[in-house]
Amino acid sequence: MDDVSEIVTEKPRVSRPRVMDEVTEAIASDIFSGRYKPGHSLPTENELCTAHGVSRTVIREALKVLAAKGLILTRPRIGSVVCEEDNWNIIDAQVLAWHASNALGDKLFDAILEARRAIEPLVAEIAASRATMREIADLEAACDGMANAGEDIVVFSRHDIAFHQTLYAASHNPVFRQIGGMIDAALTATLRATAVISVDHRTNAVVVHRELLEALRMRNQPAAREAANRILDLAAHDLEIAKKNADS
Amino acid sequence: MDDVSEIVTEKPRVSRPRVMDEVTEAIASDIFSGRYKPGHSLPTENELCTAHGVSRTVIREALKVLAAKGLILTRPRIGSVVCEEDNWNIIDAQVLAWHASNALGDKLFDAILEARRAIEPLVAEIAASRATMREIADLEAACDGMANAGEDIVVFSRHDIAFHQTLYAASHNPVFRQIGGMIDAALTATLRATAVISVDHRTNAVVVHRELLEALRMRNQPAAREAANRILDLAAHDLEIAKKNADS
DNA sequence: CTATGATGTTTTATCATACAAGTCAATTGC
DNA sequence: GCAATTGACTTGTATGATAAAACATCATAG
Repeated sequence: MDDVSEIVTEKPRVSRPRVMDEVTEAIASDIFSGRYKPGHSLPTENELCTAHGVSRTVIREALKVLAAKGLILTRPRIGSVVCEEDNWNIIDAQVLAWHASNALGDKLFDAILEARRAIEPLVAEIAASRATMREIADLEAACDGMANAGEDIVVFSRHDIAFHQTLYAASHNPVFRQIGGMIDAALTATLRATAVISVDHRTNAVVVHRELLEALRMRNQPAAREAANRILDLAAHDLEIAKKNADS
Repeated sequence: MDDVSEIVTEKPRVSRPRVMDEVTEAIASDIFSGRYKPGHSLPTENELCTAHGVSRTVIREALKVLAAKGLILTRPRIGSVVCEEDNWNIIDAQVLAWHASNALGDKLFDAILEARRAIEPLVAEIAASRATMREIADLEAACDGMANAGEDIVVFSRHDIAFHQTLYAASHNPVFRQIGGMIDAALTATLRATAVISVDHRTNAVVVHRELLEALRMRNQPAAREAANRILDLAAHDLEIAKKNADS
């Protein structure tokens, strides 16, 4: 029969990280950290090669990605200059993740929260008239997941994020959906920083999420808007906690 | 006094278009046109090389850009598969321009208009409390430019777009500013399709834009919101005209 | 001395080739 | 029949070379 002793070849679900992606993130990190400031030039491609110990092929493809996301602008003989922050593609989950991991995102998170205050109630209102049964079921599953997460903050966050993702998708508007994707990335970063949220706070969160869910189910647009506003009140509170934690 | 020339070409040089950019747009166009559908694979890199008559370096960098914008996903041995439309980075001026040039954007423009209806009044409200003197002056210049454009629809559009760009920037929120950039790209495409707008319609547009400008100057937030809504009513009308023109 | 234009230099843009690594499909051995 | 091995194909990375772009320099004419 079979001897299990040698069956250890786990399928590498995730293959070895691509060199090019690591280099891209490294250079992006150097930009967000302020090592390379807007208006200034990056080192030449050859210098970046030796600095990161990779071939020029990798460096060039990494720079192309950064250029595609509006972080740099490269021209012959000039090199790659860092763009002004206004041109950065911050509504991009990857860019936001890079940005957030460099922990200079306080102002950015405030801006995102302000944008959410403007957009999310309207998204909820629209979703109340367009959400499919399937989407409502997904939202309910997310609420249940939040309620049953217990002490596991990671599970709680995952369902919280899934809730918002589904909510934005339920607007059936690709623009809102994409903005929702960015919100997700921001929430992920925020909640990672938050780490600890009091239990009663989380139960409150579940309550208001369920209120929004019920409003969608009843196709009650004003109620959906109100519930979204209450969720944002809690989110603002979370952000304050995250900031205080980051300070200490 | 550096207004030396009457012609203000933003492009510093007319350097020969980069091969890689052309290939990127060509492949993107093939995706938007439906030649390569979501879920299906692109040809192999070598096939793309011969198809476009360029080296594999160019193809690879083009694919990296498309991947960075969420259009494709490439894996070893598998090749590049077109992502679902949900993953496309439509809040990206370049992507939107590619998309619009393929003229299958009716639904997309509707979605963008809906998003504007949700966002723009709030942006105007926020801008009313934060706009700097400089920004207000820029808005006034844009209004003047619209009023003095006469029959030149191109000049009119440019100032119209500049107005909205400045408005979103005046919110001093990077998220709104970026959304504004996408709105600009959408407006550019819409107005290009519109081609002809009646004169009295344009004078109406100038009037409502000036109303918004005055509201910002007076720091009157409710008035700014109202004026933004009126601008959007006109924009909706423009979009209808553009659609009818496209049909015929 | 200044303006102009030729020339040079540095850096990116593109090409060509080679090899390594990942992944699916067929094949083989039991 | 089934699992492991092998093979073939495609992308990932490396290397070197040439072309083209844009700034720097300097010589020269006025």
